[in-house]
Amino acid sequence: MDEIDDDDEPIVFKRSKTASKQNPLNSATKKSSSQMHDGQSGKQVSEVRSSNGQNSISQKVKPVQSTKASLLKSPSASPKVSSSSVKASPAVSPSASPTKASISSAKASPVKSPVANSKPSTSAADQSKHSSQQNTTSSLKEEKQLINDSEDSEDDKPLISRLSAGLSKQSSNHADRRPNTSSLGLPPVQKPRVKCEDSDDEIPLSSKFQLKPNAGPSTSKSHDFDENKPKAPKLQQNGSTMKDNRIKKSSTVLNKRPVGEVKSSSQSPIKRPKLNDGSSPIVGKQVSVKAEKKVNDEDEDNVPISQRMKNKKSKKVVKKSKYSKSSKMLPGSGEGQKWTTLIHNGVIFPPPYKPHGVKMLYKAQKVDLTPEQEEVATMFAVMLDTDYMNKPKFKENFMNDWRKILGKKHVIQRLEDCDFTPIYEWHQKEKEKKKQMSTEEKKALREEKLKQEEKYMWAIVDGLKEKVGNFRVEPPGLFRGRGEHPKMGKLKRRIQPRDITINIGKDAPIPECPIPGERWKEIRHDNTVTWLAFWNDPINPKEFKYVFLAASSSLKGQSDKEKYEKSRMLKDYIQGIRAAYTKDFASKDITRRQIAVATYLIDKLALRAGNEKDDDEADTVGCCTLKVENVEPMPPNILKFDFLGKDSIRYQNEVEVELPVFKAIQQFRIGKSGSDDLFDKLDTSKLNAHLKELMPGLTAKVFRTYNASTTLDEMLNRETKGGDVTEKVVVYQHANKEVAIICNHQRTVSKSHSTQISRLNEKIEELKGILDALRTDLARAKKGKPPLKGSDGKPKKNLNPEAWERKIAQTTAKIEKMERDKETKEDLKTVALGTSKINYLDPRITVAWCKRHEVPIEKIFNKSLLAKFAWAMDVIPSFRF
DNA sequence: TAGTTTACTTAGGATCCGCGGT
DNA sequence: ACCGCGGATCCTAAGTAAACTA
Repeated sequence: MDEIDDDDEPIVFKRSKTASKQNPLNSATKKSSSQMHDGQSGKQVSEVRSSNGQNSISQKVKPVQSTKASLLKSPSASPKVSSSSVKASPAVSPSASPTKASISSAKASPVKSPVANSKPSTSAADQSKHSSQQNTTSSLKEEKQLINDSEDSEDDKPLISRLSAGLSKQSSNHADRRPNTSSLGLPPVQKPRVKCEDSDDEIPLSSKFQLKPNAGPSTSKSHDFDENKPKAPKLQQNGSTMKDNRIKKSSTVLNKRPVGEVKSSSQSPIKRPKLNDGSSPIVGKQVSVKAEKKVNDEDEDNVPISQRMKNKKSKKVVKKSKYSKSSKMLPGSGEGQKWTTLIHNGVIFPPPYKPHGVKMLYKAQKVDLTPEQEEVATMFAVMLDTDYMNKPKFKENFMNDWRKILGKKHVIQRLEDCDFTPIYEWHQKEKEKKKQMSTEEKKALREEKLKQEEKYMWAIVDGLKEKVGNFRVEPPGLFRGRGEHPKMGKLKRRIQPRDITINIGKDAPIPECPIPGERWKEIRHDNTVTWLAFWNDPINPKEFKYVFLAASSSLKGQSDKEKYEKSRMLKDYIQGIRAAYTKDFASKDITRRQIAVATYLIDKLALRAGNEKDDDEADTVGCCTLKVENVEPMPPNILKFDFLGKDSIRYQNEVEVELPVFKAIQQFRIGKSGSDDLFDKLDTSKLNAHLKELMPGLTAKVFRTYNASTTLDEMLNRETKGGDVTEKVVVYQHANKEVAIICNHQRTVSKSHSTQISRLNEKIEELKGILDALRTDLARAKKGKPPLKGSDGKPKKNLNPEAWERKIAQTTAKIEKMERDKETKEDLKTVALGTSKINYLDPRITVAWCKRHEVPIEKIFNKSLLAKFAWAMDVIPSFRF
């Protein structure tokens, strides 16, 4: 077979060139290095990861040759990127190509990816790299025009139009929060952060794509929502019209580097337990997916709802059994039982505080502090360059707790008179020192730490070794609440063994308490829960902090799978549910009407349920807790949302809704003040209780998962056309982004964002200058004149017109690529793609799509996602959510 | 309440990339 | 052409806060 052998291959699902290799799902990875954003470089390939062939069940794919061939480059049409890239290689033959890196890595890593099947596709790497180039080009043309427009100006076109053309749903989101910086009065010291606030920032995510409906051509699609799918078309909101320059299709930016490298696999401490090795994760294999056929009952539309439901129900039942089977296969699980045997070593504590002796100043005088006092002062000093310094609440809470430790009569009385600078600087120096350590020293330290922690990293659950998630007890510090949290700045005291309750199998040895002279608070043997340990949260004593298994464990994987199965079940009920709530928009019963409208919003906008919150928590809302002031009706039928959701992320969106909904909202607002609950007859338990009547296990959050996964599945299937791997990855990212926008997953703009953009602009300008010169030279060459001297005064080689044309094409391509990269960067600066990938997108959609389109799964999932989604790797290629 | 899932930020390692030296 | 180097970027993985739900 392949020379290289599976180990190195990427897990591509592609069919291999050789028939022999079938596709194993997992094969090794490699990533192609290709696509970098900058188009120029071709990076070398990277590594590979091995896979074991064990599970390769999957289907084999049919050989596709065409693809491959094409992949290999297609220079002609496209200008190849920069010369530099060239070296990387287009020329390489596929087979040959495993780069050295890959090879070496391969051997290095014995570990195989969990999933793995091996499929060797040798060329994957090559392909990808080629592809990148190629796709660049190809994509270019498509986008090219767009780009031009956008150029730098902001585009006037609504994002929407750009992006989601097709989607009808839209939601938007966006937030603006951006924290940052400034240091409190204290000297900011070295790093002043830059905040970039450009204008764009302010645009809500949602707006980004929402616009589309209107924007453009729009209208045509307006009906979008009518039907059953509620997704709303969004109106635009542009609130800001700023410029966003985003490209419609994202460019390749994302994948720049190959993901899973070998190295990690082999060396990482984490790797899979040997126990399991070989066998695939438990969960995974068992059930394989049912292929789903989707039932559509579209016809039922005319049937009365009640009946429909019934039908569904029955259907569901059937299904359920199916599902259930899958879900609980774990050995031993019975009623609520989560495990049969559980062995672990407890938790590890942070090292005791080491006093540094650096004196802070109080009214310009050095102050002596006890180690305990100094520890807390240091916690604060270290945060001088954070935005918390601008929050009075933070400082007040800190001072209150610190004062308790200082004692009533301490010299230090007022925070305003404190100068923590010496400690801050000491800390910066320590950081610097650490950074300066040689790589070997760092490595030694790491290994040392690893050695100490190793025993805590694993647990043995029902005989299988599983990774533990958070086995390190949280160290003391100042509470960093998000948003305007009333408790920010409070001291989070050190947790002791006597605070910790351990949960472990009855026959397992009780972990010894790591701190001499201390003992655990309690030992339990509760197999109906999955936690290994917990302690009361020092900030909120009524709450707890738990130690669970890692996401890659089969326990978590199983529940993850169940979550997606439940969401898929919603597909069969959704029409009936929509019809039911639509009917209730006009119900005489106010509660019923509120439930209907709330359900509609959750369904259409993917809002969270919205539990009640206490006064000692940040003031954020979800659907059930929306206030009158958060939803403004704008006739004729637009609702303008503006509120702080989870993590105090702002949600802003203007959505066109069905008239009855609009009217109902107006009516719910009557007689209330802005801060009153919009849905006064509702709370999450009532809502969920109602939902549960519609479908077993249905809760508000299921709609989010459903919406997200459905969107991904539809977009992937609608928008994946031919093209090389890189282009396909772009399609994926585009879909991923759409989901992130729907779910309002945001991130703060990085401090260096604006700098990076301007740097890109400079490069682009530079290239444009070169381009002009090339054009001049071309014109001269055509007339038989020699080229002008370069700006540096050196004469250039006399080339024939064709050669100049080629150079022009190359440069143009480079410019276009950079423009696209810039757009994408701008476009994604406030959008977080990761959250939806980790929590909302059924991995089987991704895996099946990768198999169908021969995209190496590593292009989409990094190492930890591969581990987390091990249960989904053997899905059949035809799987549809 | 207790238990579990979802979320964003950050630390730090991995890469990229230009540059001078060999 | 190859290597080492340092700064800029990219990305993963850790950390833990903040939701949701049984």
